[in-house]
Amino acid sequence: MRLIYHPDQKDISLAGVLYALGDPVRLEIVQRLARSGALPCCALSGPVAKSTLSHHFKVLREAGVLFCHKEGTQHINSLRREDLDALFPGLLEAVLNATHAYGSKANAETQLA
Amino acid sequence: MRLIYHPDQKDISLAGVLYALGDPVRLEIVQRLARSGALPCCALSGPVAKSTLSHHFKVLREAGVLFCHKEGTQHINSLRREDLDALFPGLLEAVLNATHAYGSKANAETQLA
DNA sequence: TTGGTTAGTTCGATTTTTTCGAACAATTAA
DNA sequence: TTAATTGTTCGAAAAAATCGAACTAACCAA
Repeated sequence: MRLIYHPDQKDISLAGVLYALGDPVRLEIVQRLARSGALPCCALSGPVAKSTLSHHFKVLREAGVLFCHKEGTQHINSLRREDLDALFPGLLEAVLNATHAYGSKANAETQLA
Repeated sequence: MRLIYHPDQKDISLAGVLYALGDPVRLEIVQRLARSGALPCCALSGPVAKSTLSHHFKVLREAGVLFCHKEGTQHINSLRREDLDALFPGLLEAVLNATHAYGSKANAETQLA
């Protein structure tokens, strides 16, 4: 992969962001990123194959939810908080509060390690 | 269809709600319901087939986003605001504010009439 | 340089989901 | 009854998700 695509803020759509968040694995990725600030893909493992996890990060990135840059052999991901807050005020906060409150009863089959 | 399934509040998941909202047609249905209070499916028409629209309402209903009851030949739909606000405070508000602010540049191909 | 390790993407096949139009069912009204 | 309206269900076609295997890129160590 030569260059990593990120949409401009103006090209981020609400439906696209909600779609990206509307998957248990991707939602957990976002929750983790919110807590950790930044993470490489390899910090997560779980019930999904490596290629599927890579796909999930791509969906989140192309929807404008996260930013990704290379650092050595890793791809470091972080939330695009400022862009998301500017476009959809309160959305990310509501999602993260909810995931935090209900994270403990998340479906075990979607749990990432 | 004999009885119309609606999940209990406790069975509504954040990922499920976000998934349901993460489609342009369904997002617009929710936006309309928020403005109108209640609507039958037939109040909407657009680029999607009747059966597809029916499917979208089913997805929203089974995710816990809307409530549906029969009235004569129509199915009247309304948002489950109280349940959603109780489970995910601020989420619906953020989504509706965002859709309102950016509705004017929604993709024309997803526009419902 | 060579070889090995780690991190992640791409590819092809399989499975799942979405979409459509046609047919069907339920209710109302003439 | 017949027709009209509203919406669901069905089967097929199109689109998207998932997986494992193969691949690329960067790094490290001998």
